[in-house]
Amino acid sequence: MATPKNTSKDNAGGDREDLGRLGAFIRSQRRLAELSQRELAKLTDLSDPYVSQLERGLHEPSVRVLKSLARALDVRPQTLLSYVGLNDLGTSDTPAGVEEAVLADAGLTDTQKQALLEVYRSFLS
Amino acid sequence: MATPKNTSKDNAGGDREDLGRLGAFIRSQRRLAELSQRELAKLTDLSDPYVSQLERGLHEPSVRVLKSLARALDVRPQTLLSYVGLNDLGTSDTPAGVEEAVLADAGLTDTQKQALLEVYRSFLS
DNA sequence: GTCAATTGCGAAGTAAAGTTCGCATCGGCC
DNA sequence: GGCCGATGCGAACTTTACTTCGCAATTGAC
Repeated sequence: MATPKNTSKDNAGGDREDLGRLGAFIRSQRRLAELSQRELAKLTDLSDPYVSQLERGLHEPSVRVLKSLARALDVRPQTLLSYVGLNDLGTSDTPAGVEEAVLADAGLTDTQKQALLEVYRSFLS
Repeated sequence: MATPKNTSKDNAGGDREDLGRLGAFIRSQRRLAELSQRELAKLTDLSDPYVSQLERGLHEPSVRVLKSLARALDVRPQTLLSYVGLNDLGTSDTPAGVEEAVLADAGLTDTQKQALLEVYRSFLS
């Protein structure tokens, strides 16, 4: 930590202990699917030593990797994300179903989504 | 993009185009909050050149960074994740819909809601 | 027994995420 | 004019994610 700015604790960052739990979960799910590390690596387009390292909690995988793992292990991406600490965090009072609803709408093109959101945000300000 | 624009290709990996969208979103949200890059950097415990790079879509941020950004910009983490492509898989419980979300939004006046929905419906046709 | 194939992991490397420092430009203020 | 602080970004660096290669310990076939 290059910033000794801890005037308050504010542990918003990822916790190292979470990585261990994520790794344990990945390992158990892999075994449940009767896969070897190499097989899972091939499914997820990763290297097998990296799968090994992930299972032992040595790294915090990127969202790209998490997504790929979720698909291969047949769990929801949210489940993996929760281990990295992204499903709590109350988000104060932004009710904002609008943002997500717009983004999730399959009937809109990306440009249209962007335009809609821009209007929406301008209203909020 | 979080949209099922998937014609044929398996879009499991990260898409570089998404990064541009994410960056644009971060930038617009930051400006909406009347923050400079340096201020946002301080809020998120990041460096300001990195914020700059993110806004221009040069990097795919880690979940730790996404989480921190979501908190500082007062948006839901899911919203940012959707830009990186992590909400269109699994999760069949897609949220209610744009119409309901707009109507339920407490930050909008009735006239604004009406205007938004008009734009939305025009896009659909 | 030995051989081949498979499993999990350590070590050293490459690529990408993230930082520190500094430059150039845009205001305001005198 | 010149000076100041603030803003956004480029370049070089450190740190971390991720790969390539290889080794030791199984397992099973012969």
